[in-house]
Amino acid sequence: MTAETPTPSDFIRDIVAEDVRAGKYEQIRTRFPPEPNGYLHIGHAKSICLNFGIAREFGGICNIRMDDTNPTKEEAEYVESIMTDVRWLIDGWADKHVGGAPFYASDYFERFHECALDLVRAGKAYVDDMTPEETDAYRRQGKVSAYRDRSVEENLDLFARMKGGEFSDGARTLRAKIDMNAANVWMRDPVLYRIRHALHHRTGDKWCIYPMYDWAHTLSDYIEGITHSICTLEFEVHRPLYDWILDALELPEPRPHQYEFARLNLTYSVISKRKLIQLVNEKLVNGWDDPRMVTISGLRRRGVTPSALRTFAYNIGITKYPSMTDMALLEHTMRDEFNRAATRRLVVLRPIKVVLTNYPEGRTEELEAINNPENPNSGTRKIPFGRELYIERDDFMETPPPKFFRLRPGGEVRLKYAYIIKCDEVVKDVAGNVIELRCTVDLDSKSGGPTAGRKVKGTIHWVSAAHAIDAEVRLYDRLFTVPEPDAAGDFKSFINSNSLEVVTAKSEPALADACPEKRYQFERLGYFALDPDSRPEKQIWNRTVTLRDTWAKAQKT
RNA sequence: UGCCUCGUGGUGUAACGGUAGCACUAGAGACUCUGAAUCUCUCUGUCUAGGUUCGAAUCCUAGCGAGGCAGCCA
Repeated sequence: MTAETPTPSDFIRDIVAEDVRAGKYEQIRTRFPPEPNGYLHIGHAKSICLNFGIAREFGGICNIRMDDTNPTKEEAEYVESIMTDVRWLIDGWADKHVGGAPFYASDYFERFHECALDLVRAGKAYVDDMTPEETDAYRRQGKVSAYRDRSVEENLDLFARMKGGEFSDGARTLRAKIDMNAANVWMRDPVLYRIRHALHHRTGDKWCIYPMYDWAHTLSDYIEGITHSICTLEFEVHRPLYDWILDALELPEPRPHQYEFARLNLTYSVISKRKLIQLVNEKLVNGWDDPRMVTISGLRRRGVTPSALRTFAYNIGITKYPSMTDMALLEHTMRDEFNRAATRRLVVLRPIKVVLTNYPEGRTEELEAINNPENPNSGTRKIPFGRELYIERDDFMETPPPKFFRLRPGGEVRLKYAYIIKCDEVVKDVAGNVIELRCTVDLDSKSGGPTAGRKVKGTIHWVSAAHAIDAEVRLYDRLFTVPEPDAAGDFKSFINSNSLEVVTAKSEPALADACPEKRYQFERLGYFALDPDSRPEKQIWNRTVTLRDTWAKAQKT
């Protein structure tokens, strides 16, 4: 579970490497700047792995910074969840490269304000009295505001009164004086400050003017000595403004530079805070950490490991092409890691009883089973065997299709680590449901024994009825029924109503001392992890991912 | 509509003017006391048209297509 990925290579790392080679900066410094207005998702994980990965690979540091410049949307609750998720993802990997306690854009409000005053004094910003609607319309038309040419003194006075709380929300703004005819609309005198009489989660009521993203973000990067400010594609058109701000304030080198990469898209899921929050608020899932969610907390609860997520981030790469990654790649990444690391156990999800008619009543055997065939050091364990067993309902068919290797009337199958059995009789209830199979066991076929050589085509898992432990198992499937739920129409109409199935399973006794840190393979079924709500007296398991199942796949077609 | 960016198999990526490679997926087979894993093999690709060059996925031009931006959100 700790196998690390090789060093990635992509166009951003190429730039960083070149800057390092050229000695452009003393130390590489990146940052991860979430807005605390929601939970982190797998797209953020991509960004975290990029920014912390670069810090790690180039001997630099990466700052965690809450981009908290909009008090009406942000909450302290989110800060906490963000920190939990980031630490979980980077601990033991890049935690040595964290630039200290989390930073907050709001800690720089004073400095942002001073810079704004500098800008006004330099004649590069002005207070505008237009309404939001007017500002909008003028910007579209490239029309100059009537307030654009106010004197520095008047601007200083009005800006001070904005800060002093004299005006209502939206009454005035501070705007950069750039170029109302610029082809890039973000250069058409963008708003730097707006009035918001709102309580901020950290600064309280100290401020009633709040900086806009471009102003705050650029200056935060500069203040923190960020060298490479890496963001997603939608900020590409903001880059000229980013550079303009640094120029306009005549800030000395070294300056940060912005680079953009494509955000992650994943099939059968939605990755946007807006949509994730809808799923939570409309109770279409059970909270932010619902294991079907692609939030980091959801993935964690489902049983995905930080290293698997990092490997996934490595596998998808970094480009500027807005691609659609196949969920199958995430699943493959998990299977690949868990196959090597997971402890094997026998668990029957949907039990059907088997009685071995020729096996002595009251007799119990201890059979030896391998804990992990991929890892010889993991040793063996004992599994109890008796006259009454449970097998998987799917492993018996009364009238099976061709090439069905499991149990059928009159047919034989091997019980893993035990004996070959033959199905003699099918017992049904009045409704015609199969409730019990009466079988005979070939006592010469005991696994590991001298006469175990006889081959049958199928091997199935089982547990001893007398020793089985009941456990709740939550079986998850993809949350959406279509590969691109937000391609057309309402994504919520594509929710998979069968994305969660809860069963009471029968598990072998050795699973009783399972621990939450470990991953388990329930043989022939999938990889499972203990849910945080699990208790020793009643285990709750989450299926992280199924095993590949070519048989099931073949049956569908 | 304007501006910006991006186009390599079904998907995700590599090739930095010199043999289009890797991974996932799909299919076929071998092996198998997990229909898993492992191991073979196979299918499928440089958006189009010009140009530069001994040689172009790569450089240039045009076209086509896709995405992003046009909040007092980030």
